[in-house]
Amino acid sequence: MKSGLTVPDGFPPARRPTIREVAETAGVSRSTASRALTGRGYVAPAVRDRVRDVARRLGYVPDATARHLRQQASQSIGVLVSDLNNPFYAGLAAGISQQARKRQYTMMLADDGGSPEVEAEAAEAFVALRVAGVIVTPVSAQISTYLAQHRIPVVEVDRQFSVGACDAVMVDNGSAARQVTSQLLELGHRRIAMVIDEMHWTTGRDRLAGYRAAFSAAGLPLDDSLVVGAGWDVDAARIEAHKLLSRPEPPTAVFAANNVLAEAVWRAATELNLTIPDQLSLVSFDDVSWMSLVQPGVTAVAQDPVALGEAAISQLFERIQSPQAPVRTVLLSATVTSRGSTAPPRTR
Amino acid sequence: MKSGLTVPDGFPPARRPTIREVAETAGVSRSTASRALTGRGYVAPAVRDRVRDVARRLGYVPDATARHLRQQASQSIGVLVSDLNNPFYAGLAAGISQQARKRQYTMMLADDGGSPEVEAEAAEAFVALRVAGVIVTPVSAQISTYLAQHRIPVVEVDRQFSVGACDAVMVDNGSAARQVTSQLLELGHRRIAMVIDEMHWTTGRDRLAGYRAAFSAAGLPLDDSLVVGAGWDVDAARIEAHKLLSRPEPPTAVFAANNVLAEAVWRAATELNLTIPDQLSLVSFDDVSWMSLVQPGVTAVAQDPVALGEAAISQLFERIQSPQAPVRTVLLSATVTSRGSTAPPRTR
DNA sequence: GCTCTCTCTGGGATCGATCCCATAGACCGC
DNA sequence: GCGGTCTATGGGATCGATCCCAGAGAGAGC
Repeated sequence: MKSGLTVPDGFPPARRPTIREVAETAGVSRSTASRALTGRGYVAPAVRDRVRDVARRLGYVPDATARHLRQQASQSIGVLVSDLNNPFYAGLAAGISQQARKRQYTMMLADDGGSPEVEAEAAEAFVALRVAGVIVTPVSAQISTYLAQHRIPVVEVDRQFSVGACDAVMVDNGSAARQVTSQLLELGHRRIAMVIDEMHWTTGRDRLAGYRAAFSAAGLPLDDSLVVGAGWDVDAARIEAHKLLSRPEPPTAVFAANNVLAEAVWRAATELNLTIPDQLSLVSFDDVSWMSLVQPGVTAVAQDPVALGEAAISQLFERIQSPQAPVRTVLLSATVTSRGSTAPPRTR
Repeated sequence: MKSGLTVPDGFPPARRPTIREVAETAGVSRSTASRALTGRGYVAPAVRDRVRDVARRLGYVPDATARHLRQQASQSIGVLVSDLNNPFYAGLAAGISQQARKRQYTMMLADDGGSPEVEAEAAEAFVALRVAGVIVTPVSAQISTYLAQHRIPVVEVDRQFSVGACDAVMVDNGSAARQVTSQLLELGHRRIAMVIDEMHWTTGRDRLAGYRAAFSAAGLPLDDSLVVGAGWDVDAARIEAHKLLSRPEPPTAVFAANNVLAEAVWRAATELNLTIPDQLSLVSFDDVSWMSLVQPGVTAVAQDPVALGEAAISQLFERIQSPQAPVRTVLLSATVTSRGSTAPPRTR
């Protein structure tokens, strides 16, 4: 570890050295060699040093596979996200990866592209590999059930399918959505559109509920035609947004339910030569780097994906340690970062 | 696989079923069960179906660990990148992940944050796990040597440290850099700064060489003070860029050697209220999504990270199949995407 | 001197799947 | 009827590391 990468003195050996070879070279039994290397059980200090020295000289690296098989306990976790090209999921993976490394765990990462079939395949692979636990941004309820049935701890992140059945870590979608919507209402907007990918998962459902709650708290009516389902694809969403903004009675503000949709709305507004915020106010759920690069900056609900990933993995390790503890849902709060994309409405 | 996730009928069993239990339940020996499930060797069709049926009913998932140990051949690859939060590396990982899945391989992913120590740790973990191969964006020459010594196939992506010693997949940094620099020269720019992270790795070295080559091809002198090493951190780079653009004799154009540096320059220009492209032209190596979102768009060398990842993994599998084949360096070409950030220089 | 404890080591079983090899039975040809 | 081929199955060894357990030797206490 600390000594960096040590390699055998001579030429690379034809076969990888095993603990048996280390033991024979050091003149001890495999058992003693194992004790010397792992530090578990009695070994005379001199013997221990000799064995470790031989191991280093031979470039011995213990076979994690064999160890895992014997100990029936793996040192790796499975992580399944929807789209690595989306900075949100990439940040999640980054946070998880870093914490996993600190705990000496390795991370098996898969990207299901939002497909339940791929999700199922990945779940089966995780079971086959006997991972210690799984962190997933689920696209179906099946995966957590399946993994639970195989006694593999699961944490659902970002959205929750198995409420009450497994741990989850999410941001407080409802109150954050309500908060940004209220800000738009306070600025005087009444025709506020919500562009959303789906409305049945906790993310979509809660964000939508927050948006609705803001209206009813203000005692204002809500025009349901302003809630636009735009799917997951940027281009398709851009076309939907284009249609929305070209309506005879267009919205004066748009609340995009995630960063991809915000990008789509931004592009549509550019195509239509709408100036933001004069002709259109825009807010986004999920703050990603381009939002502070464009002019004006985009007001956004900042969820910290790295922190989310870190929370998920610490929840996972708690679950691994105490499998019987009550199921827990962790809610992280999200803060609104106000930038130039929001202003009082003007008649076009 | 195709049937989705099947779970045992009754309650989840106390222990995970092994092939021995499948065999006993089906009334055959482990050998026969193994043959029935893997499809290798003789099995009577009726027996095969019965065994498979039992396996499905019990929710049997073979232990990849045990199989790997016995077969001495793993079905997973290691991937090591520098920074998952950087869309370039995230795209790389996405491309690799997808292709790995298609070939029924799993991906162990680690993020070394640019640190050689973490890189070394990850390499050791990959050796311990006996992965079938490794794809790495190296930060030192050690890792490929080390893995090679342990007879693990390696492909270096994006940059190359072990020239001639292991396979590599890169974009043609030199000619792409030369091409964009020439475009700036043709527009009339003479004071073109290059903002770069480092100059010793193939990426930095070749991009710098391309920039230099464009000047000498045009027979124009180059002011070395315009080559600015700005490191890896966005904020530090932003400060460097700020200094550069505030010089008494500032550049009329900046060539940023990667997307992070382009972001830094963009932010610095915004801070200084420089209008792009009127007061400053900007080009970037590596095209990421924000560059087409800002106004004006940023002219950039588009390298396709997903394609790069795919090329890397197909090279890796070729290497796994024929370990003795001559070492190969694959160069992908990169294309310049011209946007509004480049224009002829004007005196400020 | 004898028992008891403590340190230290090695033998052998074990984890789960695979695979080589032996063998049994069926069937064929001569 | 006998050797030979082909189908089909089970037994046992194997991969590499760990760990339980037996036991040797040393030292202490009486």
